[in-house]
Amino acid sequence: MRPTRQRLSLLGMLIETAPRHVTAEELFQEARQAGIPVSLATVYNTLNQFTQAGLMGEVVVGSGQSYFDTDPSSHVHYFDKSTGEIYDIPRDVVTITDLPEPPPGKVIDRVDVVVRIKNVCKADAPGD
Amino acid sequence: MRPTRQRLSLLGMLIETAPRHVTAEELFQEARQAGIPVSLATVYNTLNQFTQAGLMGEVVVGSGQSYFDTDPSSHVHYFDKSTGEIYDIPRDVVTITDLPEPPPGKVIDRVDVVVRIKNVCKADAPGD
DNA sequence: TTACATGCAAACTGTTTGCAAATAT
DNA sequence: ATATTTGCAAACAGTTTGCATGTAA
Repeated sequence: MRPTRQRLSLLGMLIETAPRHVTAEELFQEARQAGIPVSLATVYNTLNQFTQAGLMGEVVVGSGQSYFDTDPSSHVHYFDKSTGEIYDIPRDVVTITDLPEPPPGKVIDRVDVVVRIKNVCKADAPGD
Repeated sequence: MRPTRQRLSLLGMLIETAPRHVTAEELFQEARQAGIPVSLATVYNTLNQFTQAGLMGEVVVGSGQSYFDTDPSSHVHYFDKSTGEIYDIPRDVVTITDLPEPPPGKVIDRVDVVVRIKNVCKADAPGD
């Protein structure tokens, strides 16, 4: 992986703003505003490469867009669908115990935990 | 919500095969094969309506496609990315404790837990 | 100089939507 | 009769890809 202009710039932006959760589109917009010439495709490529290299994590909150996390370590997230925002939940506040054995031939890769939050007092329809 | 031919048929198929996790595309194919005249759009609409009505759950495992669960109650899933399969993990095997308070004005909607599994012995690259 | 990275636009996937025809009450 | 539902195709969002151009080693 070569230290190209774009990759270095994006990495710099991410480090400066860490810890955070960012979408490709968001990072793309910020880069453009910062005068960094980069294409959306390259932002996608770069984020994927960083993630694959273990520099970032991926937070899955729904079908739709992907969120990338500057903190690749295992931790739990709040996700507010109404705002699209993701927050970290301090480590070791949440405890998960007694995970069962995975099926034969399989190992646990990682455990994703997302705490979905919503505004209080909404008429709480099941699908809300 | 009217008990139309399509909705009744799809509900029947889901009940017969429950418990299971199904994508819209899968259910659509099965319905066609079973001779039920239904369109993909209607399958999507119907699954969304059932979910919204609390009859089904939605399992989020990645940006991409949505899985619908005939069991709407809160439980934990295994997800095997290599096969795209989702399994239930028996209730009360996994225990989550000490969830923190949500931000002011927010309440916890639900907690999604996905245990990602993969094949053993793969050269374990971080992004694997 | 040579392999890799970038940018653009087009392809692609899964999902939703607009509207006319069909259907349930 | 009338409001809802269906089906189709087109729209749509987010993401990936093919290929010519540019760039790092």
